[in-house]
Amino acid sequence: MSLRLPRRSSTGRKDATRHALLEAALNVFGEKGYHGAAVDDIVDRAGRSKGAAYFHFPSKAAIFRALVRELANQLVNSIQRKMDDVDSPAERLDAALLGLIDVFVRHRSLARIVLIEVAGAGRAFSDDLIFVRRQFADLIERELDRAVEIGAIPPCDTHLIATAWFGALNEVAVHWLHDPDAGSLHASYPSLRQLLLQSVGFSPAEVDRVPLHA
Amino acid sequence: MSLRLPRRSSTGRKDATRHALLEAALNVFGEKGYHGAAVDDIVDRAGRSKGAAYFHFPSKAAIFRALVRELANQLVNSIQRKMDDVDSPAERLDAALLGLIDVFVRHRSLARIVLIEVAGAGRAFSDDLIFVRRQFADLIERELDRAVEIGAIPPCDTHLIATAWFGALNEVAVHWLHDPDAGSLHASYPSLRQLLLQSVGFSPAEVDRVPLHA
DNA sequence: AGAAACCGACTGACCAGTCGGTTTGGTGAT
DNA sequence: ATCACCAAACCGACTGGTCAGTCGGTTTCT
Repeated sequence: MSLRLPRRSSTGRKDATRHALLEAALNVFGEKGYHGAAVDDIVDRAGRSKGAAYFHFPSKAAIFRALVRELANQLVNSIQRKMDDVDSPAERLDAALLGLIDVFVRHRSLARIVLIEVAGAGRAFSDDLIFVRRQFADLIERELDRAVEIGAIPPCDTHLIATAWFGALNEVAVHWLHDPDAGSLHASYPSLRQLLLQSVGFSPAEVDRVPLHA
Repeated sequence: MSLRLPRRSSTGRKDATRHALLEAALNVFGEKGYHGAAVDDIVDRAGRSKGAAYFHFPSKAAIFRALVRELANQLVNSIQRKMDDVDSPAERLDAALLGLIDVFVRHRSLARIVLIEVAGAGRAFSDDLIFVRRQFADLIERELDRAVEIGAIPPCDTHLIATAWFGALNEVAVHWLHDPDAGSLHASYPSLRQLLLQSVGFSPAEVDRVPLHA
């Protein structure tokens, strides 16, 4: 149902509890937001006790932080794997974009947390906010650099562009999160893809190629 | 110092207090975030009393909402005015972009509230979130539609693109808000401009034109 | 036995919102 | 010009509810 949060050893009671807590946190934070969620909510949903929560994590903030970091790593790895299945820069960027959209659609709570809650939880979390966003942006930046290197696109400020790309996807996703009926995320993909690829000067031939996965 | 929040009549004691409260709210919410700010903080900063605050607004949420709406309207009007000074679509979009960047740089609290806090304040505010973002996106969308109409750019999904554009700017601004020393917002503008204009297929001649205001 | 893991009632701090009381400014009667 | 009066505007101590974090005690594993 939800992304596999890492379960360190397969049998330990300790890890099972930690995992249950994080999974509950994912849902509760996703539904009620960081401030709207009480530690008791998470604990109840996990079928554990407050004592257990504070045995594993020093604070509510630490639960949130751990969750965000693990979600981000998990997500980035999964996207990276999808990118490595193909070779041309345009296809790899495609894979990243589609992969992100896929995961968001399937795991709405995750999307809410990664895209909205981290930003809104407060300044105390701004390092985490930047950490997450950079993870994604770096993924894109590396690909753009590669595309520049092999001459698929002209040289440009790939760092800024990667940031802007993520922002564009983020904004579209935020609107979709607010009103899922307004239009599926997947439906926006072709326009978004065209917009982004064109923005860095991919050749029209590459841009026009119909994506395989749609 | 701060944007002029509307002061309805020039002399009324009532309006002066309302204005003082909103101005204080702008700073306090901008610094501590919605949840981190106590009504007492706002009241203290405004040099007023809690009674006055609850005489003017029914709740803390209402203060926030009123502030967000007024900031958004103020901002959109100011941008619109700047756009109307020029004529060609590319220039008008330029003016919008630069205007937004200008205001954000000058009024960091405003930027934090409009770009981050509204999103993070919780689901209760998601209507306000969408309201604000749509205001900006509509501004851009109208211009894009105009550009399509006169044949400056090919037909495209202007609604989606406007959303994506705002997201791109938003993301760059969020990083800048987190670490202002990392690079000024104005410095990012040329790359961003090029990226966005190119993304919708403006002719290279239009894209390459060096902006007047830089 | 001893330690690691877990339980859940309790506490203390915080804070949105209330309310009885006070000040201020306007209006009109004298 | 003075005063009486009223309502709008304002004050700030207080209340009630919420919730993060604690801690003495229990269970489970080795």
